[in-house]
Amino acid sequence: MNAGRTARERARAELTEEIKTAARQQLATVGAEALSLRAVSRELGMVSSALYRYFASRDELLTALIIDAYDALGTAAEGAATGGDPVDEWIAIYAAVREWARAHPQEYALIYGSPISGYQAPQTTVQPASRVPLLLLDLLQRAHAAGQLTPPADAPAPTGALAQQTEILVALAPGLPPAVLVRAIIAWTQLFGMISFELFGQLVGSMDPADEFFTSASRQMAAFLGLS
Amino acid sequence: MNAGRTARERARAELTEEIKTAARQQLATVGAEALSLRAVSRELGMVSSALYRYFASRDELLTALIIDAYDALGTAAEGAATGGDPVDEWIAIYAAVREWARAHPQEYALIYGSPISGYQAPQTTVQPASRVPLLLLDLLQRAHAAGQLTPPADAPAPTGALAQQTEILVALAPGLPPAVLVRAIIAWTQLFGMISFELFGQLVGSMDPADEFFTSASRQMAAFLGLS
DNA sequence: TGTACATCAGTGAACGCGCGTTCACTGATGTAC
DNA sequence: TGTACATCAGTGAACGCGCGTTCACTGATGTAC
Repeated sequence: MNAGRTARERARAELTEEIKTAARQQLATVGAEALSLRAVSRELGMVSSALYRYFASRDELLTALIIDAYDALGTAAEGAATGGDPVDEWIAIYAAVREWARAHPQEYALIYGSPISGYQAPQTTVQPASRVPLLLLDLLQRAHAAGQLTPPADAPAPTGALAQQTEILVALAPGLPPAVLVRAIIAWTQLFGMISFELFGQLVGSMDPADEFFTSASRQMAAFLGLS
Repeated sequence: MNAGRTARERARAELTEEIKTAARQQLATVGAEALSLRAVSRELGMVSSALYRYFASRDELLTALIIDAYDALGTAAEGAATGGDPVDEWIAIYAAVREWARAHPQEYALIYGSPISGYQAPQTTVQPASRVPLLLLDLLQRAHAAGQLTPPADAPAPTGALAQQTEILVALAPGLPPAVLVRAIIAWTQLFGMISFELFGQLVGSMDPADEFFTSASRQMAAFLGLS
């Protein structure tokens, strides 16, 4: 396992993880904006300047946390993709995404909440960020191939600029009808809008607690896409 | 207009507005978390302690900004409610909400983005926050009364806890079928999910620019609700 | 296997900033007689 | 209309904090011969 790694390398890898863990705890109590290198170093019993041996700047630490969050969410969602009945699988993925978000609200806010002022996410976050949408596209594609996705009759085929944008998605999920791909993006925005509303308190007074609403919405979105 | 108001009262009202305007500018460049009373006071050429004659604390200033933001959005949305064809009106409201959000991204983030750490929104924000959802419900109710809302056959009637929660909404919009009310909340979360994704950069690489996608989504959501 | 040198982790002090909030105060505005 | 007193806006100093980042340094770990 650790073959070929010197003690120094192992220590470095471990401490990098410890720093991220402490930072995640910080995040959970104080939010991304207020995340402070000095507080993290205090938590670890180090001097603040020592962190600079591991992360070149606060922004770099944030980037690492963002990538980890996308990856954790991606892993959770992929774990729910059972490959069974497409509708059940669709609902299970929704539930897994929601569960992860509820368990890690500040990490969710880090990736799907307001942008952090002064911070620009680098290209390296793009691939981890795409895991959930790609997973959903993959499910749709498999269902379509298995004859378990019938594009609803009232789903309008995109035209003009929208049709062009949809082409990009067709490349990612060949075979899927453009009308379904547009609906997939609608469903995707609905999923995260619903989770954000739940976590950020907008559903208080109507659909909070959101369990049953969430399940109903996932099922209706599956139907909206033509899954059966 | 200013009858009965002393010079002091007028000056007070004006300065309160000036403080909020300066704070909104701050907000636009630096975000809600980093909004600082001292920076606002500097902008106005006052000493920082002077602001405490107008707002008891930073949180109170934030609350004022939040209420103003909800009200500005509410006014923008209500201005788009023409009372004409329900589908057109639905799409126009969506467009007005989006336009306001794009024109005031940081104010949008203030009310629909990540919660501000250490800040708890007071009850006074609830009523302004409800203007857009109430406007949408009102539209649906009017359309229903005019026979221009036909609940889609595949819209499932809510059961169990969801049915109970829907009862609260029936009280706000009597006559609307429960199945439509659940779909209304789905559409509402979709709308704000879509706007957040656009503003926060999640659509980059697929549906950005989002104009055509947005229009298609509003239209499809109108159909989803049974508007015609 | 042992020694000399290079690499690297962590220290502690410092730079140059920022913040919210309190408090005693001055001087202008408003009010009651 | 004029004066005495009360109210209030704004000042400036202070309290007690916080932050990210740099830099010269010590001492431990790793590497080449």
